[in-house]
Amino acid sequence: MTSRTRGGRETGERLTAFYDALFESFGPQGWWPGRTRFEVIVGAILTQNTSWSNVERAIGNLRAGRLLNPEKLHALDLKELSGLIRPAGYFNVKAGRLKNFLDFLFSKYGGSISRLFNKKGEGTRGELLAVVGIGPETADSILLYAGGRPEFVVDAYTRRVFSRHGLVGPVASYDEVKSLFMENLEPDSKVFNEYHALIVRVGKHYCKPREPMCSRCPLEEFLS
DNA sequence: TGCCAGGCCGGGT
DNA sequence: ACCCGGCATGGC
Repeated sequence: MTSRTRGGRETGERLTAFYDALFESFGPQGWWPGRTRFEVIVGAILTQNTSWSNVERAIGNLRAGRLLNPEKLHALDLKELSGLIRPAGYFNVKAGRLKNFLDFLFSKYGGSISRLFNKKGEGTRGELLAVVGIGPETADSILLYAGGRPEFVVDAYTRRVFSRHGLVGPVASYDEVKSLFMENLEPDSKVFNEYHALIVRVGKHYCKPREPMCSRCPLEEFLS
């Protein structure tokens, strides 16, 4: 198999070694936990600054109402939508954000997720970012996990884990952190998928906000 | 009990 | 170009 690294050899090999150690410890994570691409997109918006267990309840409400498709959700009353997604928190804000995405999907792609992702080129990310309520992490999550595009997803865990290992600064911007991966790994959506999920996994269990360093963490051997 | 969770927006400096 | 308050539920 070909190397997963590119660009600067040092950094690329280090990132690959991290990935291998994490995969060795935890195995494949099976992300994203959604039955359809549309459900993945809904989940990506609902999980903003929110634990996944809360999102599952909200998704469950939508599924119980057979509303987990673009047509039904687009037609749904805003107040009813916010009531159904209440368990996900920020429900008024997120109901509006879901509506914003659906308005965009119907006005530009006739409500078709396939058409959204079939259009090739770089334009899709910019279009998603233009939707009010979709920022860089949500856009990249949608592109990677719903669209299969090789966009590396950066989140709070990514920052914490990799700044503790000195690979990024503690206050680096989203695009700076993303570049670390995009410029040093081959663009492989399968690897990006697992890598992000593994970062979340190790971050949850071994890299907590207050505790200065991880102990018994699979990445402990890489600390200097 | 307080802190954290798979962020983002809008207004202010 | 940053900085900050607001948004809100559920788990530990």
